[in-house]
Amino acid sequence: MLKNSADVSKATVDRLPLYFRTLRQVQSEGIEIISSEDLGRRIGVTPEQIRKDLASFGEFGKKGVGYFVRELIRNISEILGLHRNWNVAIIGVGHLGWALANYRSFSSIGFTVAALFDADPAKIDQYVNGLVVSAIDDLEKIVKERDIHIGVITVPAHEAQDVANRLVAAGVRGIWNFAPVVLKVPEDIWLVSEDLSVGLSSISYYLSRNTK
Amino acid sequence: MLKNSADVSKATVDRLPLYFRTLRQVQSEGIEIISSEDLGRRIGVTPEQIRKDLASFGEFGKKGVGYFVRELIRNISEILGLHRNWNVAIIGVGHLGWALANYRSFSSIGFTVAALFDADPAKIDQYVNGLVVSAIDDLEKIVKERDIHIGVITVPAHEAQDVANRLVAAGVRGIWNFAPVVLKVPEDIWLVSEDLSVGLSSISYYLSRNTK
DNA sequence: TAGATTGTTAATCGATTAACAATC
DNA sequence: TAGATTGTTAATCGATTAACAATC
Repeated sequence: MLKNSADVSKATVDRLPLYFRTLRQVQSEGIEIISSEDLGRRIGVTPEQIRKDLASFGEFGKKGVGYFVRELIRNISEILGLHRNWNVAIIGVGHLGWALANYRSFSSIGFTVAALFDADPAKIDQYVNGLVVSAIDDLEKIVKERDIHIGVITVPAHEAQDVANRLVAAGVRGIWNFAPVVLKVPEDIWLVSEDLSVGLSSISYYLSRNTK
Repeated sequence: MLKNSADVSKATVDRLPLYFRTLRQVQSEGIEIISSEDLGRRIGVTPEQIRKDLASFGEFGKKGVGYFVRELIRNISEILGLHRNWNVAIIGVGHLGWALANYRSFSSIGFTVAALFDADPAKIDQYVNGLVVSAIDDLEKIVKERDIHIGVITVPAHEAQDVANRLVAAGVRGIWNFAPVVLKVPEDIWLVSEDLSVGLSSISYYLSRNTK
């Protein structure tokens, strides 16, 4: 039985996918039980951090023993909602959208790319990774038909807010935004923005100072 | 004169690229002066946060007036080290590496993609966005020849650590990692890992709970 | 049993928010 | 000058780390 998640910190939730991925690696090495100490060493996180994060959701370990890898994977998978299927649509089949449409790791954690959209007539009706590109004019219709839960925005910055509005109106509940712009969405829509310029700029910042 | 950066928090540094980008947008709208209040509204950050972040580096505003947009852009650009050129190499010209090689925003903030590497003979000597793909065997030689500062890792997970080791040995000082694996690098190398599964998994987490 | 390791409570650390004096 | 808005200090909030009792 999982605890309620009401008071779980965002930082904790963001570490779970890392635990999940690492545990699958551990499992593939044939390891069946692992301590927070060993898992922490692999990830570069303190064992206390791991124990505290996991304890937010329940008691998954065995005192004096450690965590059963298979069991912990199943539990984290359930916490993250990765045990079920999510249908995602990618809007904007440019370089990045195209790369994401071909991204293998999606399916391995339960995401199905179920629709692709673009405004460019040259791209519409083309196939990408076995899936046809639809006209963005059909967005509302297709999002409903294919029961899309999550929209991935990879259009240019100036089009992103409009696309977000349409996705919300069509019934999408989560948005993963790659356009370099701050989107405004209703309270009940979950928005995650990936800002690639942050990573690169922060490297530049630290290199400029020549010290970690 | 900029303050020393020794005690500036990572959270602050990570917000600077967002301020920078938004200020350029503001500038393109013809606005010359902006208050922390107005800037904060655009970004979705409190005005106090902005003032405190900027104050870590100096006094850039004018009391009772606000911030001169052009001046603030120049200052943030200098803080982030974006006033100079950085040469980056992309290792792994798969879907994602290819998309990044075509990413326009890089050059707009002072990054030059100066080398591409792949292990696949079919890709070597091909041109991507006007740049030839080199054999990964030549990595050390080319990194030195072209004065590469930053390596972008877009190879499969199981090859990433090896690539990181070679980049470090070749003299790269920063690494931007997209492979889903925790890399170990020396203390003096600045490493930023983009973990795409985190964003998507966290959406899944919150949608599963149906509440923000 | 003794050693190991979890889960949890308390202490510390760091980041955000609030308040306000300084000053344009 | 009066109103506006910064920069900074103090208060609050949240997250991490340390310590340790519980227990396998």
